[in-house]
Amino acid sequence: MASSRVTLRDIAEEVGVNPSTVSRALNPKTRGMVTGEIARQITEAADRMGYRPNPFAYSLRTNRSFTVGVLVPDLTNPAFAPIIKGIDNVLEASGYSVMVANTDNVAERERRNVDKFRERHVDGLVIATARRHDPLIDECRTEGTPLVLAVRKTTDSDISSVVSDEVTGGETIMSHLAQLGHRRVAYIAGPQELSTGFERHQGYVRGLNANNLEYDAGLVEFCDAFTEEEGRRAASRLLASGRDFTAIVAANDMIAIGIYDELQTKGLVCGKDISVVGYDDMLFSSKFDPPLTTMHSPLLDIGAEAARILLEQIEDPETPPRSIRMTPELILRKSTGKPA
Amino acid sequence: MASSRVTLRDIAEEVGVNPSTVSRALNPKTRGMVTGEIARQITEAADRMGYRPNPFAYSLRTNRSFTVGVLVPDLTNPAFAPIIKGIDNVLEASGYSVMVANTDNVAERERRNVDKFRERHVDGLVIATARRHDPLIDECRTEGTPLVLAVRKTTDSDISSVVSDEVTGGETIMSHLAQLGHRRVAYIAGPQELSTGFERHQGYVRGLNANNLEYDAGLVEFCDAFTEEEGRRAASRLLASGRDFTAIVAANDMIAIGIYDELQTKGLVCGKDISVVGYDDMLFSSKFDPPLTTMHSPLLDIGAEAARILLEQIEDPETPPRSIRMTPELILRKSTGKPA
DNA sequence: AAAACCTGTGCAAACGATTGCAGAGCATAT
DNA sequence: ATATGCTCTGCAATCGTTTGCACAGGTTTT
Repeated sequence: MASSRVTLRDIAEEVGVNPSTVSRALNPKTRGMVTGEIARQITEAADRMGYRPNPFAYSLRTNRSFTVGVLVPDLTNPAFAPIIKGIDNVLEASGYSVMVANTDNVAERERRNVDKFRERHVDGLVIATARRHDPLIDECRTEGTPLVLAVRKTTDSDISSVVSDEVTGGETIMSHLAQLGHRRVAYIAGPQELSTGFERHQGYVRGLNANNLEYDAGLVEFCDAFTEEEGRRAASRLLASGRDFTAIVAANDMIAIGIYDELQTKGLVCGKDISVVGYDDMLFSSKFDPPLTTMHSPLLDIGAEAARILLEQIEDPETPPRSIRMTPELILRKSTGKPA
Repeated sequence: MASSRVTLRDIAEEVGVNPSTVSRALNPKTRGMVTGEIARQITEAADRMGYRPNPFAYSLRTNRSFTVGVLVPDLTNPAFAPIIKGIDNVLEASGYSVMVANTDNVAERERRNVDKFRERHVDGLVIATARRHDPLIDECRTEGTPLVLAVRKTTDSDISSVVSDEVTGGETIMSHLAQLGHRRVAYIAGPQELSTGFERHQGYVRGLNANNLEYDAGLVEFCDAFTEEEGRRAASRLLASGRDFTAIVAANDMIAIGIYDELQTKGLVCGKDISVVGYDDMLFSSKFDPPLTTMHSPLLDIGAEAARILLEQIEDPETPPRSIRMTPELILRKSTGKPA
């Protein structure tokens, strides 16, 4: 508070030039317009006096905020935190600040936060809350703010996104299981309105075909959310159905945990009586009992890539949308084994 | 982009008054200055035209940004994510935006981000990276920006902070162990330059006294960081020392996980051969093998409380600093039992 | 030698709000 | 009737930048 900030005007007076000259000297893009010696004096005075540009004035004039907004369903969900970290890492290096908002999966909160971000004139948005059909995203798109989806995409292919290759991932899981000798493997799917839920399920189906296993509708249960509780309930329904199967693949690790819970209460031992595989390789999935075999999604990289695409888009708004599919990797642990 | 934003001037023209009148009518604090009917027309026009104040102009004039900066060592650490979430929850409700920065525990990155936040004129800071003696914090304090420490505090009592009651927590743990019959319990301490590390260790010592157990320097090992790897190494040293003990208490859950690792490689079974207790009750600590007995820190609430104090401080900078100590709660699980 | 062109600088107008001050209009007090 | 006060509105300055334009001085072209 004490130190009233130094402004362009102060420097101008110090050096004996007009503020506009100072502005030009300090801006790399316009620096060429001013005589070398004068520019030197100006930059020297600027450091000496501890000049820091006022971001509000800058933004007011230019409409650039060097700020980006990030929307996630849940900050504490270990499947999302790494994404933010990845984003923050690359954006910080480019001088941007990251604003986060937690939406708890409620559409109204998503909308409210997007509005807030827009009001604040963020330079771009990365959104990890997208549904496959998402009116909010459509709006953002037409609105013109640079935008990239992370980890989830919409059916509209004209929006940048970075995800992991869910269907191939799903197929690989099935091949692993088939190779172990499993013939009847159940699937607990995630919400189908999310691309992750939808495509992973697709991967399961393709994986069945690829391994000459037949599809049995009775072996798949759907969850309304990627949560432990939903996973537990779905597993319970599956077990209650009386159908036989030797493995369950979960649409993500949270659901897998729910399956663990249910197996345990039913006295089944996971990895022996029944194999379980997850998806994401989230934090601590190697610490569960038993350690979970799962598909590793490179979440940190996904965040970083998303940030890079966003930067491209911000630098040059004419850049066409770009989408990336990262390839996941199967991590073998103790929750899968030969069928009992 | 298409829709050029509507400004105060636009509304003024529409209604046929001066922009300053519009400003007054729209600001709750000054609304009383303008005739009811005119105010009504103005607000009506404002909604109709979809007026959104320009935050840059506002901030430039008033020096308020409705933005706060949050500094954490690691976004993906389950001990910090909930704090941010707590902060975000209350701040969002008050119209603030939250900027986060990940510092990975490197001092230079902390400083850089604090500088960035200051340049951006955040209205306040919540810092979860503070060391007990922290020059950076001292600076912030004299600087005058409202500031509250979360989860860690400095020795300077004149700064607002919200933490959990670490020493009482430590004592409670010891009583639990003593009650089970443990007489020789080892301690793996966190970094002593962090208040959490320091005070939890203090709690251990007091807990020994309170239960008539004697302090044995050979039974305590120190970690340089609250990490799994450090925990494992400390446990390894402890085991190698040849001393006997029936329980180990860890300065936090991450360290406890490291202890788990080491016990396992040594073929010891946790909860039977040796008891282990953690601290924080971070996400999934109930899913480990065995489920971890640990002290629950109300992290979400800590974040929320920190945000509330910060708001107080922002509203009225004269508000004296306020510190809160939340009380933690022991969660009994399977990693503790009667001594072997 | 006049015309044409650079190059570097200053002037002043934005950007969109807030706010001290002045003054218009009207009511009340003297 | 004049003075005094109060309530409401407008004027204009301000916050700290960026940037189009004008222009001075010098260099090159014809």
